[in-house]
Amino acid sequence: MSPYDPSAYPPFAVTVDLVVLTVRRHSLCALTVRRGEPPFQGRWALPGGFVKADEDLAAAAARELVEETGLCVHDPAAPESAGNGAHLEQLGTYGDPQRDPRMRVVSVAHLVLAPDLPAPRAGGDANSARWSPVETFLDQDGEQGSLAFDHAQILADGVERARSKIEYSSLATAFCTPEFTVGELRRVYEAVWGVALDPRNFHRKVTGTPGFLVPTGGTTTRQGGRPAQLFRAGGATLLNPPMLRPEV
Amino acid sequence: MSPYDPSAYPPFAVTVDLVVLTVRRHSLCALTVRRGEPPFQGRWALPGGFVKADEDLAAAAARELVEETGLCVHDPAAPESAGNGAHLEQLGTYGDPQRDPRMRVVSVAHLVLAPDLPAPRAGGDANSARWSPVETFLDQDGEQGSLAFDHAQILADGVERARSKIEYSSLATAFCTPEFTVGELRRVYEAVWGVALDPRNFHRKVTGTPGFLVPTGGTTTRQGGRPAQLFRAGGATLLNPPMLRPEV
DNA sequence: GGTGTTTATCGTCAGCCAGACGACTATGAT
DNA sequence: ATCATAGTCGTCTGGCTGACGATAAACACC
Repeated sequence: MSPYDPSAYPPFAVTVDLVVLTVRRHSLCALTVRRGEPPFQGRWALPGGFVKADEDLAAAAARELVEETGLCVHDPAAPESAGNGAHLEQLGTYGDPQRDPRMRVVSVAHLVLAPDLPAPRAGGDANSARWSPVETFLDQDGEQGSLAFDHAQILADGVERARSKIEYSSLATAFCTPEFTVGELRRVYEAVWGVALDPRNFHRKVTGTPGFLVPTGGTTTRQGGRPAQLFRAGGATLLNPPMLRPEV
Repeated sequence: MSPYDPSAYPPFAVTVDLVVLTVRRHSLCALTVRRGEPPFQGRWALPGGFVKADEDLAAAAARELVEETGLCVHDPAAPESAGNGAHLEQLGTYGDPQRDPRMRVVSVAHLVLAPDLPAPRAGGDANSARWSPVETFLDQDGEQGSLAFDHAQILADGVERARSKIEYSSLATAFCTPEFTVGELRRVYEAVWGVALDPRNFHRKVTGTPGFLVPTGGTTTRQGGRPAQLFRAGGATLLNPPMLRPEV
């Protein structure tokens, strides 16, 4: 590492951006906020903000999440909170010199997976934050409706991360309420992958994987039909063998 | 995103650090450089340096790689160079406020996978850069021989990324010369995972996966024994089903 | 020229697992 | 009572993996 020469290496602004995903009404949705000021004023963007001088990156992401959505992050160091709060992980860092027209900004994107929640709040302005199906931002090549900055790319990367990660980890349970049924978990996979899964094979797979699901003893009929067993997420985090995403 | 208030959000220095991995003499090795100045003067560290004012993150990583090792990066936009040059991808970003005692530094770590090469050069001082087996830095809990800053953690994350990525991608070929045999590829897997693999099952798996290997028609006896067919990396990047890492 | 060593490659067999799908169960709606 | 809905248990088959035997083609050595 070379000596620090401020004239040769001007300082950068560092931000965190959040890809907050949830499953609502059978579809994978992302949280976006409407920008109140230039650049991209009035356009939708990912929530995010500047990292404070003495703040860790993950802490900054967690703080922005609370500020913009009221969501709590699940702390891995506090296992008693398992099932409550959202999953947060670092996604990647975006530092194209032109990505922000105002100045050189390096943004550390984070991925948040949350269960379905009541409408988000954003600084009291309910109209400035909303959930939208991810296809809204992924499908179109045109400018219409696309996100500010390079946020469409960040969102696409976050969605792909989520899609691949539920294959080989138990992370899909982060989209569920603390207690959930096999069917609810299956609908999570179906929404995230955008495919239909065989209920019988799915049931066999998830109940047969040790440590994935822990029965709570209760049952529910909230989905209609025959009552279903309730489960909690088990301790296993890695699925081996993985859940296979069906071929296209 | 909030307005930029320089007093509330002091600027950060942004660096890139490189986890450069190769396979030499049956073991997974990482490139380290000896620090010539404080802090951690005389200690080994990952190669890296400051990102320039108008430089993309990946470009900064590629530049540092050339400067410190002479290695060329394989450009995905130039497929004719396939097989030559190293693979580079972003690994993760490390921004603990205390990670550098001098100032607030956010480091974007990158992972580089390279074929075995002649001894590295580092600014003309051959003694200040070297390959060491990754266990040198991963095994010990004590201070003795450990890397500067949080580089031991970054290296550990890079090694884990490499270990998991060769499971489901054809990235192991990045450790090989442009033309290689099935046995050479198997020894890459064995070195990266630190396990022994059955040569017959491995051969069946890699030659049976469409797009993984393309025979060049030539053969070689450079490993001794019966001549082996030479292959080039095929177009496939994702292996489905993956190579399974043996259980412990 | 044999003989042993090394590495590559082909085959066989059993077990596990996933996809396809039939059958039955337990609830609420009509 | 009947139907629709959703959950759960089984069966069968094909593909893939791990274990391992057998053969092939080079080299080293005597």
